[in-house]
Amino acid sequence: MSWTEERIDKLTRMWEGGATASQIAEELGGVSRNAVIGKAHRLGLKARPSPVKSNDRHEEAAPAPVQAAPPPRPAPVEAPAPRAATPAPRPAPAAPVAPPPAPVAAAPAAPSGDAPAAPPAPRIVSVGPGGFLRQGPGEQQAPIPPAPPRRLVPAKPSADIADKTSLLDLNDRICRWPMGHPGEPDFHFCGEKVNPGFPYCVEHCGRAYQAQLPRGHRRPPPPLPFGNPRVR
DNA sequence: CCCTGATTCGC
DNA sequence: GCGAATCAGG
Repeated sequence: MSWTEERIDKLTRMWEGGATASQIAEELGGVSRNAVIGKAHRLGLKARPSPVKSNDRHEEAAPAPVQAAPPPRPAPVEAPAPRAATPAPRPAPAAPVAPPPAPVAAAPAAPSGDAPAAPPAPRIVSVGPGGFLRQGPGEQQAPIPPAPPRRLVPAKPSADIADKTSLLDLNDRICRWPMGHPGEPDFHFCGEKVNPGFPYCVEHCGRAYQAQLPRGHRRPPPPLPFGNPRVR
């Protein structure tokens, strides 16, 4: 797999949206999590809360906040800890961790007046199939107020099938040959009086039960009860 | 163990 | 430029 324009774009959006490297890799397909991370860094879009970050590992220990000449790293002399019994307290980490708190979509406030508030970047919580970005509860649209109470009326079947035989009308005395397709508004059953001993009327029994004719004398098969396979 | 991101380094 | 291997924290 190569990093095409679209794939890079998707990677960027998802990465900035907060999706994990694994999610991105899975979504893109054909690449590993490492590949995603490596590409993201190569693209320059890193800086995300990392479980391993905030620890000055092999990072040149953050020198003095000012520039000037960063003094060569002093030899990490292990304190000779005279006290044998007392565990020496670890020196406090030089650099306190991340500064800015997450600007959760707080109060948009400031209706108007001065500066048009910059649209706060939506905090994406997860990424769905196709790369669309799901948003967190904070960004969700306000719930739609419930409709005013109404008097409930019994559902009335549409006029089309009002006089048709519905599923509920079936019993062992009426023909249950289906007419139309299930799920369609006018789907119903034959409703004729049944051929005694059979679930269908005489006419539909003739369709349902056909004598096996010798080869070469068979009639073309009748249409299937539900019609031909439907095209979707 | 699983997950995560960061980094390294041979290709 | 790429990504597997590796590291390291949660």
